[in-house]
Amino acid sequence: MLLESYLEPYLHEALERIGAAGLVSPEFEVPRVPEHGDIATTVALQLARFLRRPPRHIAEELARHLRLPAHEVSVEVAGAGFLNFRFTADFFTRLLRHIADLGDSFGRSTIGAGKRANVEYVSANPTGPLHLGHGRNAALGDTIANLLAWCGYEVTREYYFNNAGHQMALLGQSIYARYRQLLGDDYPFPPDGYHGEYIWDIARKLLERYGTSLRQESDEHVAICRREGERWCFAHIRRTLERMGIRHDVYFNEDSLYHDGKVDSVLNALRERGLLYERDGAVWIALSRFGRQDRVLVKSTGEGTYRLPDIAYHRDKLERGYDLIVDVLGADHIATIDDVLTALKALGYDTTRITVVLHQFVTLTEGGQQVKMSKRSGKSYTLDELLDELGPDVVRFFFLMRAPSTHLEFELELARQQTEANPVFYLQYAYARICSIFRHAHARGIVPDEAADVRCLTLPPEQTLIKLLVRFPERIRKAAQLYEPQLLAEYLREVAQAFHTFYHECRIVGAETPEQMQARFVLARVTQRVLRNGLAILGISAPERMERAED
RNA sequence: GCGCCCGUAGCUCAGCGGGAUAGAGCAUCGGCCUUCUAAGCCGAGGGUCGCAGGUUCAAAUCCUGCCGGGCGCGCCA
Repeated sequence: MLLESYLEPYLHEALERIGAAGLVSPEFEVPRVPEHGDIATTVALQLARFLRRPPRHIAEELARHLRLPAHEVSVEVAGAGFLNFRFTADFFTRLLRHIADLGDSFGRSTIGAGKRANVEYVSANPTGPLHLGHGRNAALGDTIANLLAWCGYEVTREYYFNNAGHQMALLGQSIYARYRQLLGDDYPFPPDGYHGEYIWDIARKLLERYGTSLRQESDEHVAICRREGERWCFAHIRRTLERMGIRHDVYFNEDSLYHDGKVDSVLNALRERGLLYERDGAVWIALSRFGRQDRVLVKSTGEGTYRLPDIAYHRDKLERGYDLIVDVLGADHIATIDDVLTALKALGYDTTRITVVLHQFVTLTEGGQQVKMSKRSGKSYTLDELLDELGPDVVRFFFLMRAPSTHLEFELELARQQTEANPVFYLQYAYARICSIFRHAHARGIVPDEAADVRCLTLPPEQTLIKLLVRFPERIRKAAQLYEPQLLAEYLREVAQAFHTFYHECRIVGAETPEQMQARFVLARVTQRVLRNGLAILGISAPERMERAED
C-alpha cells in the first residue's frame, strides 16, 4: 500500500476541521533526507495563499487536528510548513509481511487490466545487419512491453517489416551487381547501393544455389536477388534479436498493405475528405491546413512514398482496436511521425491512443574517443559485434540506463570491465549473493520459514531496505507510464545498495536468535524476488552464482 | 531559417507533473576479508545546476530570450 493513500483520509479529515477542504489537492513527496520522515506533504504551503496566513501556522493547526493512529504514524511540523510523517518500524514490518505473502505477484498492478497494448519496435528495414541505434530501440521497446505487461496490459510486440519500396529494390540491385561481379563481369554497382560485406555473402550464396543461371539480366533475376536478400537479412536480424532475448508476436509486412488494399483505402479516405491534390504528376497531402508542410504521398512514377504505407499501417493498428499503441522510434523519425499522426487525425481517428517514444542517438566511445568503425571488421559497429564482445546483459543494460530522450554514450572500456566498474554486475552480484546465502543455509540444514514473524526487523539497515522494497510496484508503474526504463534500473541499483549495506551489518545465518534469522530470511527472499523480477523486466539475467574475478 | 532533444561534480549521467542541506557510477585519496561471495562495505575531496530575465511563499525543475552541442527538415526510408 502506498503511504500517500494511507494518509489521505486522515489529512482530508483534518482539512475539513480547519475549514480548508477542497481548496487544493494535497501534494506528497518522499523527503531526500531521512530526518524529514518517510513522507511529507506541502499542503500547508499550498494553502498559504488561499488562507492568507503563514504556512507554518497552517501546518501547526493541521497537525493538531490530525487524528492519526499513534501506533502506526506520527507527524511533525518542519521547515517553512512541511508536515513530516514518520511511520513506526512495526508498520513497515507489517508491510513487509504483506509483500512477502504476495510472492511473485508483488509489483504487478491492474491499471492496464482488460486493456490491449501494441508496442512496435525495431522495425529496421531488412537491408542489412542491425546497428547500435537499433539495439537501443530494441532494448527500449522490449522493456516498455515488459513494463506494460506488469501493469496488466495484454501486450502485442510488433515489428513493422519494410519490405516494399525503393530500398528493397536497391538491395536486390546491389546483390545482383555483386553476383555478376563474382562471375567476373564488369557490371556497374548501383550509385546508392548497399556496400556492406554481407552483400557479397548473399551474392556468394546465390552463386552456390543458382550457379550462372541468373547471368542474363532481367527483372525476374533481380527480383530473385531481392527476395533472397530480404530473407537473408531478416533471418540475420531475428537471430541478433534473439540473442538479446527479443521475440516479436507479429511481423507486419509492409507489402501486405498494398496487397490487402489498405493503401488504396487510405488514399480514398483522404481523397473523400478533400485532403489530396495533384501537382507535377504527383499526389500530395494538404497537411499545410494543419500547420505542417504538404507532402507527396504518391510519386509521379506511381510509387507511394514511405509516408503513405506508414499512414495505412497506423490506421490499421487503430482499427485493430488497441487501447494503447506505442511506437518506439529513433530521433530521425521526428519529422515524419507527426505527419502520420496529423493525417490520421484529419481522418477522424483518436490519435491520443498512439504514443511515440522517441529515442536519441547512440555514440560509441572508447577511452573517451568516438569509435566509428569496428576494429575487427573495419566497418561500422554492428549490434552483433557488440553482443559478441560484451554479452547481452551488458548491452541491454547500457542501452536502458539512460533516459530515451538523451543522447547515449556507450563507453566500450567501461562496458568491457568484468569487475567493479560495471553497473550491471552490481545488480547481478546482489542477486547472486542472496542466492548464495540460501545455498549456505541449505548446506547447514537450515530451512527458511517463508511465513516467519518479521516484527523484529527494526534496525536501520533492515528498515531502509524494507522502505525501498515497498516502493517496487510504484516504480514499475511510473516507469511504464512515462516509458522510461531507466527509472527501474536506477531503483534496482538502490535496492542492491541497500541490500549490500544490510548484508554487511546484519548476519542472517549466525543471527543472534533463530527468530531474527528467520525474519531476515524473509527480507532476503523479498529482495531476491524484487531483483529477479526487476532484472527480468529489463531483460537481464539474474545469475544464481557469479565467480569472483581473479585479481 | 524552421522543428525535436540535450547543456547538472574531472568524465558519463540521475533528479526536472516546483519544495527543506542538488545525487549516483566512474576517476582520485583513506579505511574494512579467521564470520552467509571484497564483482562488496564505510569514509573524504570535488558543483555560480550553460547565461540572462520572468512567474511563485519556494525554480536545477515552469515560461521567454540568448549561447553551445546533437538530430531531422527530398517525388530516400
